[in-house]
Amino acid sequence: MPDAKADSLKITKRDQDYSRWYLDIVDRAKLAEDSGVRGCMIIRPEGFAIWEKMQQILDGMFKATGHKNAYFPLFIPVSYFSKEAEHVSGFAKECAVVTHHRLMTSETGEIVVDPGAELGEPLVVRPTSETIIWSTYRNWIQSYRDLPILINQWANICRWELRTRPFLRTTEFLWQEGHTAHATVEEAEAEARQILTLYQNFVEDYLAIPVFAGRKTESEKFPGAEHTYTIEAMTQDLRAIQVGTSHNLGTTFSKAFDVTYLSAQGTQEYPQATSWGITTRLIGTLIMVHSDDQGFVCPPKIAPLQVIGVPIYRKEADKDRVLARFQALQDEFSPGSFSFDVDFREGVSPGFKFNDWELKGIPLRLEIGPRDLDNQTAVLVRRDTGEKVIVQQTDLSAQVERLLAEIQANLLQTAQGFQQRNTHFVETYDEFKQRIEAQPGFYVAYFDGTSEDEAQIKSETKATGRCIPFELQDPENPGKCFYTGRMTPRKVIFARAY
RNA sequence: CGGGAUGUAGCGCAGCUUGGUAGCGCGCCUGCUUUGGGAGCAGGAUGUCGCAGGUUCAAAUCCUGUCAUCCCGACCA
Repeated sequence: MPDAKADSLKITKRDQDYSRWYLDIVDRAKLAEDSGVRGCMIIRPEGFAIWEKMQQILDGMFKATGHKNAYFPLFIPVSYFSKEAEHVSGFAKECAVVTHHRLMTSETGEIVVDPGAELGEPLVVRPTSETIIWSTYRNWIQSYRDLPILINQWANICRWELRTRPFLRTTEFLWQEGHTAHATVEEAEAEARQILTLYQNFVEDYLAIPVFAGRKTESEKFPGAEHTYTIEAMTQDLRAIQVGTSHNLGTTFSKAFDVTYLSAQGTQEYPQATSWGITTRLIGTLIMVHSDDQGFVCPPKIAPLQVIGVPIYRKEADKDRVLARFQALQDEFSPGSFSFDVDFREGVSPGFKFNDWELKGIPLRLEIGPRDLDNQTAVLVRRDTGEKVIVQQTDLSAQVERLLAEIQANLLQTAQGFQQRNTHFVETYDEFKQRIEAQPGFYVAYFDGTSEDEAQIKSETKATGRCIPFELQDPENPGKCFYTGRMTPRKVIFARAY
């Protein structure tokens, strides 16, 4: 039935159209036709469950490293932005601004904005919270004893981007943003690096997405930061995507908001700042890294549902005993070990259910039919490889756990292999231009050029410097910059990016 | 915001050139038969043809405007 397949299968890596890269876990938000709101997304329960699981794990990691959650206002007075020149110029072009606080009924009976209810000062819907948080830290920080401040907030963000893509760049998105204040440069730097490592561990261990961790080049730095650190992943269409970021902000914001503390030596000092974030873009990255032609493949550790049971029966008598076995299994599996649900739907064939759950990415399928009951066996089917494993029912729980761990490991390994195969070293700019055109991917090169050089490279190749990866740096062995020809120890990954 | 394309049933699309009562597939509802890899047959319901103007006896179809979506840029997590 090729037609049925093409209709229900909303994701395949063969499709050129980007919009095919998301599952039926989102809806395009259809707001008022002439509202001019673009790039909004409704996340369905299936998709949101993944985000909730990410939140739960990350939040545990933040708490374990001494961070606490707080919440700051959505609306930021526009004057706060103007206090830091670089920061405001970085975000000015993508801000939603609230100017009124009341509606009224016009003479023609339409609901319109009440012109008499104009705000004294326009409010910016936060594109990021550095400004409002540092205006608050001014009151929180007096003494070195008040430091460090280690705050995280789970929030929504609005950035009026010129171009949106489902999950990867939506006008509104969910994220967490950490904002810390420290007494010393060293402490702030350690914090920024610690969080980057935390992100890398989370993304690799739980999402099975390999990343390059490193520093951003000057032109890709966060507006207002001293250094920006990043983790960069590779999607199956060979583009780079930044999935996590951590900034050492230095004293940019403490100076802009006039935050000082009294040191132990009795001097007034500016605290050092960091900020860091991870967003719902991770859901899109997960899809674009792990999907195959059957649909989504969810790594077990992040899957809201890990095992789906599909009862197999033909005759009424078989049905009763098969269903009874599945009901018993729901009690037998210990609650903490793995999540398990049974597809008891009637009127749809097992084959339909197989495809349905594969599309949703459930890591492991458990089938039991009359034959299995007679033999005391069960069939486990892996989502990643499609392999069918027949196991004894007495051994079921242990085998499920074993296979879930194997799937998790295999997904990371597969993605690592893919990333390695598509990461190349180039010596000259001509070689780079020719190769990235023929075969996109990550290209590592010695590079010591300026922001202007990077801009020129981008306009010629569409590729940008993604990061200066820690793991590839080797100061003992400098090489010739592929662009300027000067000797440099610095290696940079160039790629086309989302 | 510049270039290109597209808006018709829940989803995917045809119809537009050459104006004349709104179509197909999937899904949905009912019934029977099916069910270890996307079931079959029979019957049924579902539409301001994106929106607003205009031309016309008559507009999904022609014209103008507008909004949104997708692709390619610039911007960005």
